[in-house]
Amino acid sequence: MSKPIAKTTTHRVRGSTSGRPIMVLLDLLGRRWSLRIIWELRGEPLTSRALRAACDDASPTVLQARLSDLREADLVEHLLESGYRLTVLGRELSKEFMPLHHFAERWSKR
Amino acid sequence: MSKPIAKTTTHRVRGSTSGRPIMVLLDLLGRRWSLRIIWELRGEPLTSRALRAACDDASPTVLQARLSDLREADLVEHLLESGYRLTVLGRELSKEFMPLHHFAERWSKR
DNA sequence: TTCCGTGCTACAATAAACGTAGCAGCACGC
DNA sequence: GCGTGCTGCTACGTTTATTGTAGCACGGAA
Repeated sequence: MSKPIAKTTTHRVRGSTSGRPIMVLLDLLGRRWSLRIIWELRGEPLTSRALRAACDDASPTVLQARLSDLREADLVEHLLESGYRLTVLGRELSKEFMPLHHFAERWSKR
Repeated sequence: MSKPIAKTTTHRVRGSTSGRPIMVLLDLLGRRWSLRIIWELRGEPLTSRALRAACDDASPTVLQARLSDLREADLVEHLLESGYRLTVLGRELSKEFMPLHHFAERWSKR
């Protein structure tokens, strides 16, 4: 959000002038609550308020902003009936993150 | 940072009142440039300036702060001879992230 | 109608990140 | 000695992101 600023066809690119997918992704996931939201949505869909509760009562402002980012990135979608959930793509990403849980346990015992 | 604020024995915990390792980890990795730094250090060690260049000339202020966080978390270490590199633990974490690269490619083609 | 729960927004305050500049330390060649 | 260039790192003023609290409009049920 500063710097030369680059764009791709579909995304503003903040932390990267290259627009390389991995950089765009790392930038998106590096925004606060992104990882946490994906983590909390790994199971059942959650309503915005349930998600907020799961996310330690984070401010609805950021949460909405992040949900908006993640929806734009096709990682999260909103269902009228049940709330927010991961898309197929989001679920794929979430699978990559599952081992993080085990790593975190090991890491905390360092 | 705000919120009730919790502490574990070794870490301030920002995004979590629980102190559960996964939450602490997600919080750490959710800070700007954390993921990118780990990504850029996946190969050879880099000097602080080389890392900064690799990270799109991010401000040295944040980079130092993040390096400090990551060093405190035993994910990154500093070598007098060659600069910064991932620790054994950091390298383990980095392995978890490698598939992200392939995911990012798929994701960008959505 | 009233009562909830939903998704979402306003707004002022605080904290994080940015960009630029520059420091001290150390090794080199001269 | 003296400059040159590299290292890690910091100061500081500005901009941006995030926070916390409050509250909106909408829809469904009672």
